[in-house]
Amino acid sequence: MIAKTRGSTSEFVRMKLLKDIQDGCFLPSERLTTEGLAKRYQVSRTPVREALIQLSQNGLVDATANSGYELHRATVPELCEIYEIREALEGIAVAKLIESGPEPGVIKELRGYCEARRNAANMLEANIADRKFHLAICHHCGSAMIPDLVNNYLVLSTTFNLTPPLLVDDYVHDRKVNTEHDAIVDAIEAGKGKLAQKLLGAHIAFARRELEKLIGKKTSPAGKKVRSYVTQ
Amino acid sequence: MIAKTRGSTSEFVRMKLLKDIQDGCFLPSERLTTEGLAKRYQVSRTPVREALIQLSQNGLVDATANSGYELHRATVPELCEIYEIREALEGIAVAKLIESGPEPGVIKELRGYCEARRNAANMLEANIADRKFHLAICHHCGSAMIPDLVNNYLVLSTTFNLTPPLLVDDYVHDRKVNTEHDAIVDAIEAGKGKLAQKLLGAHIAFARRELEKLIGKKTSPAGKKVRSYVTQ
DNA sequence: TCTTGACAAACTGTATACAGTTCGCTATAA
DNA sequence: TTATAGCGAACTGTATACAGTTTGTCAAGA
Repeated sequence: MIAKTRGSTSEFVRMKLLKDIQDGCFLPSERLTTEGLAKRYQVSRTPVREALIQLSQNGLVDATANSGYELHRATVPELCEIYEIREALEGIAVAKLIESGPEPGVIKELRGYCEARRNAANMLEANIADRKFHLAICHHCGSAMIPDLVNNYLVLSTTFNLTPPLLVDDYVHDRKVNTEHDAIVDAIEAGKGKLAQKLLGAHIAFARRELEKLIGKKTSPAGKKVRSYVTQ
Repeated sequence: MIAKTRGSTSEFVRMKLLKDIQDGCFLPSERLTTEGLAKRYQVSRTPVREALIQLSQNGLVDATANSGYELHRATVPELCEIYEIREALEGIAVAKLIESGPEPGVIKELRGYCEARRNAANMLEANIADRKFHLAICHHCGSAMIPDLVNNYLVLSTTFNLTPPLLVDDYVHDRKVNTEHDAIVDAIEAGKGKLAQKLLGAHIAFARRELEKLIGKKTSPAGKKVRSYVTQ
């Protein structure tokens, strides 16, 4: 293997794969063969397999016995569930953050992400700032488990390709998001736990309801797998 | 390998390992070598490694690079976090369960677990019934993700050995648990979503507060790892 | 007595070989 | 033209060999 300086090969492959997935090198539902990835990263199949097993444990890769692995494509019902769970987890996080009396640096960091999102040149940049905002709240709340969980959900979400109908009203949605982020930071700074929790909850719930509208249903019926909602 | 009829060897090892861990075949913090487990299950090291990687992804096994694996021992702060997250997730679950209009069979199943817990001959049996009760609510709520998450937290919790001080007031605690379970099922049957959510939340929060009392602190300080609270 | 360094055993991590399965293709028959 | 059986390529899953790392032990020196 080439240029492996840090950590194990298995770890190296997992990181590379994660990065490549987020960079859009693979299409959702694309087949990921151990041999192909081994060649791609110049390693043997063993660490590739281990990386795939880890990612499939996180739901990012779908594994079929004796058949292979493919990049997961998040479905609308799945995304709704993710929003539902995030609403609860990030609610806990923001409450804990305020309870612990956040350092000024944290507020500053959050304001920075708000600013970055406002100044984003495109949706990609906006999304990055958005993710950093939500993750920062989790990272500073004092919980060891919540950041990992939420981060995983955010990565999972990226495997759902935004469809044109959603992008249409992005601009309106966009400004709303920025305002809401600002209000959340204000509440955190003021130490208003309940308010922050309510605002953050509503903020995430809004995104979920937009999605639910899209498929014309009130609750996510989980279990039913839908391969694709959009024609490529 | 011997008597492998269903699934892959890797899956077989994972299941066996999980069962053996729950059956107390290994002590928390006990070293789990790939070679030892390979001999134990009559397989090669490869599937053992894969199983260990999966379990370490779930937090049930601690992995150290180039050093090895050991059975995780849940700490009090960790357990507090788990209760906190379970409170939120199971809250969602019970709300969804009621919203979906649960079938009579579900109520019957839950009552069965209440009864089983009441009639349990010892704490082990009581705990099994308890777990089944909480998991059933998750399994029937229509979510695909929540049951897996909660189940994982329940397994993780078992790696914390109950200490004598906790067991002392088991009897009192025990009857309280039974009563609370009954009340939760009543609320579900009556379709009172908010009430059920409140009762279930309080039920889990009580256990968390008991733990917090034990270490004389209000919030879980996450991050700090404590190896053992009890002398063996 | 305590520290330090070298050695050796034990084990992890990776590569590779091989066995077993899946799946698509093609040829044959209805 | 369509259905089906059989074949073969491609890939997964497992075992094993080997390289690399860690860790404990023991002896030498301060």
